[in-house]
Amino acid sequence: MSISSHKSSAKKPRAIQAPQRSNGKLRVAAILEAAAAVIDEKGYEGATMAEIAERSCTKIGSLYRFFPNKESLADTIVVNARQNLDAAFNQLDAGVNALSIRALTDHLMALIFDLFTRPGLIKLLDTDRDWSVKREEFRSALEQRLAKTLMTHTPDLSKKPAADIAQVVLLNAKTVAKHRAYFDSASSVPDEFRDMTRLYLQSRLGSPVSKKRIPS
Amino acid sequence: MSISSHKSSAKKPRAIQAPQRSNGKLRVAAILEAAAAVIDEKGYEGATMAEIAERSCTKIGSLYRFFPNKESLADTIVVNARQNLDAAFNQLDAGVNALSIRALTDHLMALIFDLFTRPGLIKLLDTDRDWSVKREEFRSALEQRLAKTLMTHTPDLSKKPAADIAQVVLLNAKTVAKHRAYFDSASSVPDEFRDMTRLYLQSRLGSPVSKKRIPS
Amino acid sequence: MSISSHKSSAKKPRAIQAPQRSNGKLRVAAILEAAAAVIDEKGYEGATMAEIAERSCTKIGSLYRFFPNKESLADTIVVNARQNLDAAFNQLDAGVNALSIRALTDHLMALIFDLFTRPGLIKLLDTDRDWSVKREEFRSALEQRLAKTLMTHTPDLSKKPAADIAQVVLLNAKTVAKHRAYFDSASSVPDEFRDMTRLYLQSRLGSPVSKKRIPS
Amino acid sequence: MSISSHKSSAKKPRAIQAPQRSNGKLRVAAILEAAAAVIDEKGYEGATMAEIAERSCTKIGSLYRFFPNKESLADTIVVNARQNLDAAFNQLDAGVNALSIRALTDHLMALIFDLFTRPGLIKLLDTDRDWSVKREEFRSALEQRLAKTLMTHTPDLSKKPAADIAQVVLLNAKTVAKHRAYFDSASSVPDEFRDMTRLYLQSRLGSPVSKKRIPS
DNA sequence: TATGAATGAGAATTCATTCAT
DNA sequence: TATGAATGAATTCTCATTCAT
Repeated sequence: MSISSHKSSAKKPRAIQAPQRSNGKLRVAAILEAAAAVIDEKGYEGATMAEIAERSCTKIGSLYRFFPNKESLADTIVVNARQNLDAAFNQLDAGVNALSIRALTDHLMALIFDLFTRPGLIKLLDTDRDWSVKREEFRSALEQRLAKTLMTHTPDLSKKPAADIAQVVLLNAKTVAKHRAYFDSASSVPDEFRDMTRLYLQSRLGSPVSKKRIPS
Repeated sequence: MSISSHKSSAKKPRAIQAPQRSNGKLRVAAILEAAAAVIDEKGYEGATMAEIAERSCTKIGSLYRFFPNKESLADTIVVNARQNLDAAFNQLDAGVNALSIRALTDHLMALIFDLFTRPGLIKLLDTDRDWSVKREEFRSALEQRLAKTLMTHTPDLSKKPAADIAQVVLLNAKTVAKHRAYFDSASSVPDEFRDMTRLYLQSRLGSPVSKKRIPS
Repeated sequence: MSISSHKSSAKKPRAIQAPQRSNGKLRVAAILEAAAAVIDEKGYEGATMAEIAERSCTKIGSLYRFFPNKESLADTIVVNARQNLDAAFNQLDAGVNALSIRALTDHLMALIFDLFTRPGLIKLLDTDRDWSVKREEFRSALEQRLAKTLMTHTPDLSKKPAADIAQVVLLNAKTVAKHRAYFDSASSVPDEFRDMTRLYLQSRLGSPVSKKRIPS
Repeated sequence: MSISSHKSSAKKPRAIQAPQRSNGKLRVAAILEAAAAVIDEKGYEGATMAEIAERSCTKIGSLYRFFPNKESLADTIVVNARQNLDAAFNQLDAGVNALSIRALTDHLMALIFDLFTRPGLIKLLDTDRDWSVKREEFRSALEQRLAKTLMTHTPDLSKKPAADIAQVVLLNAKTVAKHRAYFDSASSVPDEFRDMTRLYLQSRLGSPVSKKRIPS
């Protein structure tokens, strides 16, 4: 649970301290949780610092002690999301060679879906702000890591197609994660997406012959 | 405009300005266009009525005579998008039986992509507000219309799977439309999506024979 | 009475309109007057937009319609002060050759004192902010204009000493203007300053022999 | 400090840090120094207790144990400045009778300039707050002390003119001190001020003979 | 005692919307 | 009717000061 020290652009390098007493750590955790929840509900713009403070039972002044501005909250949520990433992928990589494409798909979709499902994350990645940098950093890191796993599974896959495939798989998982709230629980759309992704991966990673692009 | 403007000759050079007396239709169109553009750039929350007024060369007071509030602008944009919908689908339905799944996919993706590509639309559909109603109305209308076309093409498809498939196809097209700005022009990701959608539709709509792997 | 259009550094070029109705013009004048008064009393930092609004019987939103931010108010005050500058100096230049040094001193001190006495101005020039630019612009413009007058009066004065002398005279007038509130009305300190400036100018602009630096 | 620090040897490497157990005097001095520096940079309003604490390696809680509030810091800086005052003037008074006016001027300007040059002082004296009292106390003390020295030097000077002259000399020194940061190092403006003050004192304190123009 | 944390009254600024001329 | 102006609640962020451990 890292706190952004926040250097960035502007004038005041007002040093915000990471929490040092257990009390502070709890507070920070509570704030992040509340922030994620509010952002999930209302999006980044719609989330107000006042509401985040209130939901985490924090006074506004205390909130700003730990997070120097609204953006730093968002940053922290995104950065935290990136931390489990490598561990999860490494674990998957371990046995990835033995996996059928079907199993690979299932594991990947689950893994990425879990990632995107972290509260607040998807809303943040979709935010209309000058976020291109953070968003792109995150997307790119994720894409590269996924591409690596794909190339581990299918060693004769070269870099460019691996990157393309990774993007597609990521977007599929993101789509499901993003709309999960709108699918009723009985909806089979998530399953359809998993199936579709399987078909796609079979076509791209499967036997050499099927790997050819479908001739237009 | 018979001759070049006489700046210094006449009494009131007022007529030089943008056509103040334009009839309502033109004005409304200009406003909607500006609104869509601004929303595309900054999102619904980020778009201000002042900027929309300015870009459409409308005075803020006049803007409110055509659209009583910000939401009515958004409504109109979304509603307008629904109007071409039926015409386009009807046209497609006419010859849909004769289409191969590949051709069907291409037509559908193009049609839906075009729809989502209307300025402002995607941003509006993704807006985090109390929009669930409009968004759902739109999504549902689109899904039902697409499901109908799918059932026209593949008569033995029943309602539930048709709806599911429709959702998947819609989300695919939406994903591509949404991210188009971030794909560099050489990116093959849009093509990958089309291919993936083809594979998916072949699996769901295809006759047993067509479900087989395409022989090289 | 110019309104700064404000381009500067940041993101939003929110176009602030100059007032177009008589009502607006009155409002702007009232705001500037109130701003100058409050700044005179409390300094730039101490002046709040709320108080400026209240004193000018303006609601805060209206204030921001005409002045996009606090700094633009200050800018306008400073810029306005520069406008009368040239006219006043030109008038002085007309007959400057005929003036004795004593008369020259009196005229200059009066002119510059008047300038610095404009409400708010001195406080603004002394403000501790990133104002170096505006302050320096103003100081430099004033110095150059004064140097020109000095060289008109004493043609064999070269550029560098003229600039130095100008700075000294300006600082003298500024000192008197700045402390005027603290001198009781019977204080002879302002007169002493005028006399001192006379002595100084006589030494610098007087007969060639006395123009030499006093040997240390 | 007998030997170089054994980082890795001992049990508690805590002593490496800044001396936490410094006695109060050192701590207070460090705080005052930091406060003066910050105030010099940002002015009284712009200086924050947090930054002062940080720069003096003091925890904010401790800072408040030495200085109960921000104003007490400022007070202390100003009061400290008054302490050397008498000693310095007394020393000057000792031989003041023997001094030429030129020498007197040089000594006075140097002495007062030094005084005003103490970090933070000028900014504090110029602060726009409810400071009139402290400021006036300081100014008045300084003026009276300087007047005394002037009357020691020139016994037939009466009280009122002595006070006026003192004010002028003080303001001159203050002006130079205040703007020293803005004069480039090659600027002759400070010299001009010294010369001007000499001329002024010669005119006010000089014997009839010395009032004559100095022959070249 | 030392110090990290809590507090909350403001401050600047924005913007949808209404209104008066 | 056209439109410049008025409105004010809402929002982000600051900082001196106090407190609990």
